[in-house]
Amino acid sequence: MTQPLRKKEIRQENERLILDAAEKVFAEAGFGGATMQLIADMAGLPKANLHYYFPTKEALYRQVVQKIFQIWLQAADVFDAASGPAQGIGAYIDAKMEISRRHPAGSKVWASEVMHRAPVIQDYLETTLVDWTNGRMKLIQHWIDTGRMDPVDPRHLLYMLWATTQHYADFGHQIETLNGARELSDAQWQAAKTTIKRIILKGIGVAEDELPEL
Amino acid sequence: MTQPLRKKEIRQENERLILDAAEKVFAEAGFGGATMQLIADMAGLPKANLHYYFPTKEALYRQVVQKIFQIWLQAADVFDAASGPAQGIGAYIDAKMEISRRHPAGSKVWASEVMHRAPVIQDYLETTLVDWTNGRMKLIQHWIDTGRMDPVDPRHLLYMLWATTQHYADFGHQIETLNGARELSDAQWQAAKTTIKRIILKGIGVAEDELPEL
DNA sequence: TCTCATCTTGACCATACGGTCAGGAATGGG
DNA sequence: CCCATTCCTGACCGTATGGTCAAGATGAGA
Repeated sequence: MTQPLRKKEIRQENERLILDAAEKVFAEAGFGGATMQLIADMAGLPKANLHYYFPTKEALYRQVVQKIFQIWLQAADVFDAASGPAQGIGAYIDAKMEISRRHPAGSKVWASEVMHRAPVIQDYLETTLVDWTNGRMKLIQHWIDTGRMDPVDPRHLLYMLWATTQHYADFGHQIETLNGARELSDAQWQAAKTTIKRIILKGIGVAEDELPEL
Repeated sequence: MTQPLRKKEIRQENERLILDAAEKVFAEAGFGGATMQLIADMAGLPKANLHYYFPTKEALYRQVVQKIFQIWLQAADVFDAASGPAQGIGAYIDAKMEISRRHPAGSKVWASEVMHRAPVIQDYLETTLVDWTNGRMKLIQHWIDTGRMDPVDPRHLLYMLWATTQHYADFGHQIETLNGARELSDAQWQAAKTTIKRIILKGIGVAEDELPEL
């Protein structure tokens, strides 16, 4: 089928296969419901091979969660690069919606991990996430202090952004069921983004003339 | 310890004990991670006794999910009884936030069930939830048509309400971590509700003088 | 008190799962 | 070509889990 691979490429390729399969299986079955056999089948490798690359189920799971956390943090960049609340929050919503669309399994694994009291990434929550959140809260507070948006509680605004965007990944199955068992179309994703941005940006009182085109 | 119970009361009491324990364990460990032994221990009953009242783990899980679904639907009443978007959506947010606060475990079990493609309650999604959603969408559309709020997509507004309110239950652990490992106080819950209502009600353009006191 | 239905539970079973290992195959550097 | 390193995998093991069962305890009704 494919041409032979070099040793280093083999490792890279197999780890990718396994991580991708694991992400899907952990998302669909949860950590407890997932089995190494299922992940192996989905990756197209024998089970023993998984244990060659990842010593334990938990180690594999840990890697999956960390990978998602990185993607998740990366969406913050657009937030900081912005010149004001309209651009910053608008772009952040777009970025997080895109992640929900492209990495729904990852988002579910993250949600599941947090719901189960974060047994694996609690330290990340306490350090990286706390720092990230504090930084963003300060930025929002600055926008408020300079009169560019209403004085809303920055913390709860952030939670609202997370909740609303991640909902489209974590509850994707419910959304598809309510959509007649069909995936959202491009237009429907666009409508979702537009509606969310319109409501939140107007809701926090950004000036009309600052609104980006929706 | 307690006075002897009548036979019928015994059944009622034990089923309640088991369901309460199961809700917590399923929420914290997921369906696959939960064990009948753990539920039995938390309920203070021998494992075999669980199988006397609930034939299988899945049957027990099903009852837990159905119980939550009922509570969840019940919050819709305040929606319908309202005279307009400000009252209706405001009261709905309050009701759903109260559920997130009082039944966080239930909310997590629901979220987990949906994330795993609703193996147990798919029929409810397709019937009851579809009907409920369509009804509420019509009501919102009516408010739009009569000029009482902005023309936003009712479907995505509903998703936004679900996402934002349930986030405080499903991601409660993350929120507590970001709150210095402490539960939200009464005042903080109040701030959350107020912030959410203020942003969404303003965001959908309800008239200032229609806003309920926050 | 006697009898029946309900409730209780320790002991047990079959299965499935995470993980191990030994031995073989493939690759690469010299 | 040699051999050291990496990769591969079928067979196997111990344990934990969902579920069963038979025998006994407890309450209800007559």
